[in-house]
Amino acid sequence: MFSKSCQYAIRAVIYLTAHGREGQNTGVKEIAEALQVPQQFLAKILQELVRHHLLSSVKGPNGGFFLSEKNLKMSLLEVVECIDGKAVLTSCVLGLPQCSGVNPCPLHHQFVTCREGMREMLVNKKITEISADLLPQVSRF
Amino acid sequence: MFSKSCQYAIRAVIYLTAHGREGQNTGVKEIAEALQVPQQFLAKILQELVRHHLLSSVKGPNGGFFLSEKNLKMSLLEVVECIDGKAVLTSCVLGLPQCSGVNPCPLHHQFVTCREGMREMLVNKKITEISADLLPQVSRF
DNA sequence: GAAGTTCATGTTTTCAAAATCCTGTCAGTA
DNA sequence: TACTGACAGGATTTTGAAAACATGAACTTC
Ligand code: FES
Ligand code: FES
Repeated sequence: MFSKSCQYAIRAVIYLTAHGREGQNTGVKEIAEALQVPQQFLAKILQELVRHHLLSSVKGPNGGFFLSEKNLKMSLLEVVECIDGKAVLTSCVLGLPQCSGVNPCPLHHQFVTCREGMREMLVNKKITEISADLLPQVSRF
Repeated sequence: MFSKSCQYAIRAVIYLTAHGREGQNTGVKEIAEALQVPQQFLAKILQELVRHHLLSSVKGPNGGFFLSEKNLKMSLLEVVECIDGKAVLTSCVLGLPQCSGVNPCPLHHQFVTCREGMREMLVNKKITEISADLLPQVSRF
């Protein structure tokens, strides 16, 4: 469904909503260890999110990543589309070059229902809401 | 979502339900050309389906692949699970090692709904029913 | 302002999926 | 039997995601 990069990105963001202390930055090292994910690889992904203004960072000692007020308003959908591209939620389940109702593949009509449900989930799960859920699970392994 | 191998497999099976002439076998060449898919690679995939008795074949001149009465009763889910493994429809959307309600990730509850919808689709779409749909689209490219 | 910490970025390596190559096997035909 | 057409299957190459490596740039503290 989602690429590994994307899964790492989502888990990292969720981790930050749950464990990001107020006014205190969280380093890649801590996140990577908590999520049991390759640190250098995760760093690349977080940088991508920062470039797209979905995440904030500060350099230097006591630096790290954090979610600004603005960041907290974003949905997971934006994270997914940033890492995996918009196509993940618009492309044909059978890999056909175009996906639309005008020239649908045999599975199209039923598949779009699933896909929209997925989009729904990613949009409704505002980053800020997630911490309300049972959250230690992102770092489960 | 599904691997390329799996997409090819589904499209090939759908193609056979639509274009498989009665009592006449269809060669890999024809299928591969219709689907615009690498022939040798598709051959491998079809062989895998034959090994799992989801598809039938005969060797020699005028040989090829076809769907037996028994094959026609199978669902696309069996095709998917044969190629991509059962895990595709049971694994965690965030890539966590286990997926179940007892220790769910933050997206679990909403995700299982989508996933079950997907399974539903693959089970209900009996191979024999599909040809009723608008079918030339599998070979669109 | 020197040293150390942490994010940023470009390059390289690893690995598995995707694709190709090549030979074997079986069945039909003459 | 010999020949040909098609599937079967092992071995190899290609490709791209995933991961690791190495270096640079910004910031803090002393
Ligand atoms: S055309 Fe295949 S899912 Fe839309
Ligand atoms: S635990 Fe993540 S989807 Fe079930």
